[in-house]
This record gives sequence, structure tokens and C-alpha cells, in this order.
Amino acid sequence: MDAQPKDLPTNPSTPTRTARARPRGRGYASGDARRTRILNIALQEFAENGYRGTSLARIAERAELTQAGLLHHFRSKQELLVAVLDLRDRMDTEHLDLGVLPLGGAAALDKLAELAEHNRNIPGLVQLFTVLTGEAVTTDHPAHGWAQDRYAMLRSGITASLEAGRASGELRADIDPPAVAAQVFAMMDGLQLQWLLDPEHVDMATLFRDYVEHLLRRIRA
Amino acid sequence: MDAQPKDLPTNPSTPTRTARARPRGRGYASGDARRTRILNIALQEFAENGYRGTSLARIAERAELTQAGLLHHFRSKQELLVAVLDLRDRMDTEHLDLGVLPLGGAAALDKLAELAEHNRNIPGLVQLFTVLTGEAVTTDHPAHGWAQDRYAMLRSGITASLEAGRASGELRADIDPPAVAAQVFAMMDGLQLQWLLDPEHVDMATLFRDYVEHLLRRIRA
DNA sequence: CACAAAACCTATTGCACGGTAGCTTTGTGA
DNA sequence: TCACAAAGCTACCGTGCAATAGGTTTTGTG
Repeated sequence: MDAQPKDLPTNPSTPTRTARARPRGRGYASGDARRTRILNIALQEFAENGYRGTSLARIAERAELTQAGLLHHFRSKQELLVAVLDLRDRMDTEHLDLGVLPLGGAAALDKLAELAEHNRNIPGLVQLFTVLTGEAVTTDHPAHGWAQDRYAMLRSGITASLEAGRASGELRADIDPPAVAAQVFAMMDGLQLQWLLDPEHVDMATLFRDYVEHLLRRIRA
Repeated sequence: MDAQPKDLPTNPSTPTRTARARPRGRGYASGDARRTRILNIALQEFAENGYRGTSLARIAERAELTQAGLLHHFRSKQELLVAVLDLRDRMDTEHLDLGVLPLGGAAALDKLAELAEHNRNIPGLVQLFTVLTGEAVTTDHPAHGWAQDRYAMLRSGITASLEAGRASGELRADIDPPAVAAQVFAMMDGLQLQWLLDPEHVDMATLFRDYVEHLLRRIRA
């Protein structure tokens, strides 16, 4: 039924310990494997039922250990959520080096269109962000701060790219980078939402690509 | 803290009974008042905590009756949610006659920009839709069908307007009404989300108006 | 005024939840 | 090989939840 974000790289080459209080470089191979396993299952469950709709017991069951055993690795439900979000953030910013190297505006927007196309193949992940971000609008939600920071980062990344493009003369001088940045992500998220609800009738990747092309036509020098 | 959608019109002129099994036109005035009271409180709670995060007990407490008393008016939590959504749908389609009278494309889009400006004053309601729609992406959510239908309706409304505008020669002949419709609501929702998370930095009304203006410049004949 | 229905209550059921305490097992480095 | 920490277990606690059962009070109408 759902897109299985299967086989996260277990990163067997890097013996980097999960940052713990313990300074020693000991480490259990099976422990790390379990942790990644749990994280992936938790991700799917959070995506499917939201934070509040997900139970630790169910995650534990699917990971083939007891709920108490799960809480040995993640001391609370909230800690587990944060771990999932961190994991995704790290993987995404790796995969999409957006923000790291400030591409020219046009290239950055094109990259986003590519991302939308890629996202067609991983509805489960798209749903994770859509569901959690919606929930996190609530001020007391454990992921509220995360959602705020995430959008701030995304916007500032594209804003920087647009400003670079403007400086290099690639883009018009009279554009408003922060405004465009907010609009671009708004379009992306909104289309994702409609796509998740009705994949047959809403082709988000194409619609987003279409938006970006018209946008570029407008802001290009 | 939150926008209070105060004093729904009790509709005292219309003696129309809430459709019940009972055909008799008896009715308790206090009963209807209670019901609207409950609906408004439930709306706020659902907006604040989502469906899964809201408890009947809390709603009941705020409405000054017991949880069992609440369930006398709405036989289940799900029934209460549906009632809230129905209420909002009715009120919105009244206030914004969008879809009823197919305005020319430009006028319809302008009306939407006005709606975005109006929404600035009712963050609580905006949050209701944002939170619930996010939750409802999940297939087994009680509001899943509602969300699907809602977007289908919204899109088809604007699509019709755009087609009318195209037919009358107001808009270009080569536009793609369903695509534009999806994009317009995507932009609106996406901006609402960012605005709810960070009202200081994202001015959704202005950003949406800006989008609509550029869009019109592009699709106008 | 009687009576029937609506409004509302108390009490309770049964379940699911997150989290803690404290034990046993397992793997590994010295 | 042995000590020790990680891994994982059973058992349990307290709470909160939606919903039901069955009663009492309120209210409008004939």
C-alpha cells in the first residue's frame, strides 16, 4: 500500500558512534542496526498516523521487540520523533545539497522541480512531512520548533540562491527573493497535499515544474 | 491567544429542525443553543489539537456539561467532527458564493485574494482546516473523504470560472484551467501553513495577492 | 395539569497509552 | 575468561480515553 523507504544506508563503513554520554568507542553492531530499524519503522508509522496517532507498542511490535525494549533505545516517544526528524533532515540535506552550495537562482529552482519529480516515488516520506507539519502547527506540539526552523532554513536557502542569481545578473534586479522563496515552498507543499489526497487527479511534479517554468520566465533577466 | 470564532448565527428565524429521526416539530430552544455552543468549542479544540489530540471530556468541560451529556447531542466523537466540518462548509459557501455563481476567471481569483486577506483575522479557522487536512491525508482518518471531496469541489469551482473566462475571451485560450485551479489552492494552503508557523515572517495575504496578480498577467488575453 | 420527550446526570466499563522498576541475557574488550 | 555495559525482557502503574447503562430533572405542548 505504502512506499517503503527501504534500506537506509546502515553506514557500516563509518564507525561513528551515535553521540552518547558515553565517550568510549565501544559499540554494539546489533544495537545500531536495531536503532536504524526502529527509526525506519517509526518513520512509516508517524507518516501513516501522525505523532499523536502512533503508539510505541505498535512500532515495537513491528520491530520485533517489546515496548520496554524500544524505550531502552529511545527514552521517550518524543525523543524517538526527534530522532526520526533528524535522520530525515540529514539524509535530505545530503541528497539535495541545497543551501550548502548556493546555486544560481535558476539552477536551484530547477533542482526543486527535480526534487518534486523524485518525490513521486516516495509518497511515504512526503506524507511524513505533510502530516507532521500539519500537526506541528499547534504550538505545544513536540515538532513545532522543528517545523518552524525547517521552513526558515528552506526559505533562507532559496533566498540566498535567488540573491546570488540577481547579483550575477542572471535574474532581474527587481525581484523579491524572500517572497519568491516562500511562494515556491508554498506551491510545493500545497501540491503535495492535494497529490496525497488524490494522486489520480493531481500530478504534483508536473504542476510544480509548470509553476517553476512560468516563474523563471518572469524573473529571468 | 487564539482567534475566537464567536457567535455563530443561531439562525433564530428559521425554525428548521435539526434533521432527526423524530418528525415532530417540537424542539428545545436550549437544545439547539447547546448544540451550537458545543460545535464552536469543538471547532476550537479540533483546530488547536487536531482530531486525535482532542478529547470529548475537554470539550464537554468547556461547554459546561458532562462528557455523557455531550454524547447525548452527538453520539460519537466522529459524528461531532463531521458536524463541525459540515457547519464550516455551509458557512463558508454562504459567505463566499464561489462556485455557485461562476464568476469570470479574473473576478474569481480576485475573490480568493480577498478571502486570503479576510483569513488574516481568523487564524483559528485557518488552523482548523490546516491541521485537519494534514491529519486527514491518512486513509483511515474520519475526515479523509471530506478532505478529498472538499478539494475536488474547490478545484472544480475555480476550474469552471476559468473556463467561463476563457470562453468569454477574458482569458487566453491556451490556459489549462484544472492545472491553474490546483496551483491556486496549493499556493493558498502552502502560504497558510507557513503563516501559521511564522506569522511574523510570512505575510500570506500579500504573498497570495502577489501570486494572483502575476498569474493574471500571464493568463489574461 | 399530565405526560412524553428532550436534556443531562452518575457510575462504570474496557481498553490503550506512555513510562518506570528491576531483572536476565548477550556480546565484547581487557 | 571474566567483568561490565548494552540489550532486552516481564510486570506493573497511573492515566486518559470513548462509549454505554440506566437513572433523574427539565420543558414544552395538548
